[in-house]
Amino acid sequence: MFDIRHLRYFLAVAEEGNVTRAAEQLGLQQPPLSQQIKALEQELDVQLFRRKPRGMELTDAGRALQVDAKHILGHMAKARAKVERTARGEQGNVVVGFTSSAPFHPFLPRLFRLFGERFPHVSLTLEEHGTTELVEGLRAETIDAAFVRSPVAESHGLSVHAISIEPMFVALPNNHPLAPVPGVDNFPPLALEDLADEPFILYRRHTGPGFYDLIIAACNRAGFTPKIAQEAPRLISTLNLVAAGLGVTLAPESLRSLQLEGVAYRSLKSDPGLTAPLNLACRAVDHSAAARRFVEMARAEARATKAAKEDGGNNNA
Amino acid sequence: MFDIRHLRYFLAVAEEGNVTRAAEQLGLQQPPLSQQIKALEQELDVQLFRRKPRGMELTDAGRALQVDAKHILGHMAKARAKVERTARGEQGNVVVGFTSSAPFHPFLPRLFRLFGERFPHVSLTLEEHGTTELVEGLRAETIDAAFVRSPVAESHGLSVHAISIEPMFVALPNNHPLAPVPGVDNFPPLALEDLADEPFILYRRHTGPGFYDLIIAACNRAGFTPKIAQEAPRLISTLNLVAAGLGVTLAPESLRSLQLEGVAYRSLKSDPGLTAPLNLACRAVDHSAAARRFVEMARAEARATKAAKEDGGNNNA
DNA sequence: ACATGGCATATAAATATCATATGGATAATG
DNA sequence: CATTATCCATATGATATTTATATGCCATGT
Repeated sequence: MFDIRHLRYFLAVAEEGNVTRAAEQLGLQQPPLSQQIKALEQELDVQLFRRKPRGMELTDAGRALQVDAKHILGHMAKARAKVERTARGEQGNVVVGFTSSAPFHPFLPRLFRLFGERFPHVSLTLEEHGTTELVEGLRAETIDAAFVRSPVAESHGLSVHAISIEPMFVALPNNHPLAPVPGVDNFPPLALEDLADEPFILYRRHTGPGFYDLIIAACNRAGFTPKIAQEAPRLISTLNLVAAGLGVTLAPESLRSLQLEGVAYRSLKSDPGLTAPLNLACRAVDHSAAARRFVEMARAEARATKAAKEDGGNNNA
Repeated sequence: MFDIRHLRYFLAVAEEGNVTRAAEQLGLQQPPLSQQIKALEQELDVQLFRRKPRGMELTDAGRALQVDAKHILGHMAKARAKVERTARGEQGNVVVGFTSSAPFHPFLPRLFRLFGERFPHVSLTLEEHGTTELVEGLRAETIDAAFVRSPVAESHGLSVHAISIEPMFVALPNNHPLAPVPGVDNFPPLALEDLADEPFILYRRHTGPGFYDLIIAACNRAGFTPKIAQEAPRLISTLNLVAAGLGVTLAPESLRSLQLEGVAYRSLKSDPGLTAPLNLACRAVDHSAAARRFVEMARAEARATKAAKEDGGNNNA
């Protein structure tokens, strides 16, 4: 097999039409270049040049090779660049998983947009799954990073980064006695114990245990055990069931932006234990450079967002 | 610069996921293969594999390279094949020139068709020029082979192959006294001296001196000097001028197939000196393999045609 | 005729590649 | 828990390939 050097040498001679000048340009002497050209011709068993007293002239076969040789060299240069970009995390693919509630948080679309601008050669693959599947996916390396709402255990080679902590709000059917009257503002925050006798609709525990347990625990702290009317497979489904009048639920702040027919929202008296975290989980080691870039950017953006918010709340810090 | 060998080695390891087995498959020992992989990684300044106790696993950068490496190797194989085909004359381009009268000879379309079937990767470029330009073109290597009607001098590095020798016929205006009456067959061949007083229309001498001189010479042999009424720039134009009643002309047999309004044809008493040769001229040396193939096929086909004709005329030879 | 430009050949040195032998690390097994 | 097996990395000497120097040969142009 002939190699790249042969092609480089060949191209130089083809373009100069002169071994001596080509050798000069390649930084070697004329005899070895003549030899290498001859070796290439023997390897291909084809005459590539006609030797003329004034220099070398391509044969038809040589001209045919010239075209391909250029392409191949170009292709190699491109391959090299691609490899290097990939290694720097500037090219590749990152599989981002998230639970059903995560994409309503404005952080995600913003991050995706920013990442796409900063790393245009990295494609993002988005996958929605339950928390359990997400963690499995991280382990199995089918997912590179996952937005989850529960505090996934850091053990087992996963690391978890806090992105945001949101307060929860209450979602009630429109016609519920505790629902705010439309048009009237400034309803005071509800206390959790006001909901002691209400049927609760919760996100199915086995899909995402974090939320479920969080709410149960908060209710217990508030002095009651909630009555579970129904479990829903996705966080949004709980709101649909609320709309149907089957009960009430608690949901993180960011879900408030979607205005569902028949659902009324009320804030909740703050309970430091009852918050909806948004976390980004990834493998502690073994991630691709592109995935690393993604997580880095997510953390930086989360810090920036948090700083901006604190600054906004406390302007003369 | 890394070369093809590196890529071959890399691909083998990438596909086996195991240096030892890859080495075996490549027909070398494990240590040098390990070394070459390492060398490639250093050259690219990128880690291509993760070393695991069970073997080697591609990194993202490695995966990126794997794709390109396959393409590049495939491209090299294709380039090699193309060069070899070109050298064998099975790929390329042949520039075929011809004078204006040549394409009416059935030999040309037949040859073009046969050649296209036999050498599908060779493209033919057809160019019509005067004989002078054709010869210049052959010299300047802008034309590879040329069909001419005159016996081009073999000297000056050109070789000429006889393709066909056609008798000439007389073209007369429809209303000429010598013109055959339509509907009546079997007009005897005219003798050249019958045309002694007719105005002649001839193919312009400087465009293609062969024909011109041939006719003048034949007339001289027949005992008269023809009266040149007009010269035409192309052989077909002479027939058009005949149609316009400006005179008579002589043309090779194959032109008889085009039936022009106002032109009548009569055969001519055979004169061994007054024939229209169809010749194929090419450079004696220095032709591409594809051009060589073309000329070879033309000569073979000419021989076959001649044999068939002789056989047809003299069936019990 | 002679000088010039340019490729080919010969030989020796430098470099790259390979095989053999061996070390070290991790996972599977008794 | 020690042992074995597997597999990659390193060291070193051998071999092959590539390069440089010196020189020859041929055609061209003056």
